[in-house]
Amino acid sequence: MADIKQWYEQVYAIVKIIPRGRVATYGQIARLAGLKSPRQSGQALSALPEDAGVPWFRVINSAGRISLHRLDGGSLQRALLLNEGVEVSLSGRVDLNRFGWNL
DNA sequence: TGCCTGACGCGGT
DNA sequence: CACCGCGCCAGGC
Repeated sequence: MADIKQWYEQVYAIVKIIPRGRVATYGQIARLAGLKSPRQSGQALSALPEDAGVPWFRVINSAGRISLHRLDGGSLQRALLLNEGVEVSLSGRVDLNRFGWNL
């Protein structure tokens, strides 16, 4: 844990508290974690090991769309979300008004 | 030290 | 709804 950037842990902590069946945006995570830019959220997750026990699939961009990355073209994330009741269109779109994480 | 890249966000067309 | 451009910041080389 020592070689992991301090704020990465901060991001993971926030992602872990996202309720099951809900999704949060990168910007939202960044804000809650006190980061300077939403980009950092993605950067932290990109360095996240698959078996870290962090529900990274509940994080999407502000447009309510699943972002593509190196470990998954979007199909896996879509399947995981559908599995917990979140409606995701074929193109990877989610209705934030219904599944977004609001407090 | 400097340049390039990336799981972003937002406003405009 | 799709596409485009710009601003933003940390990391890797």
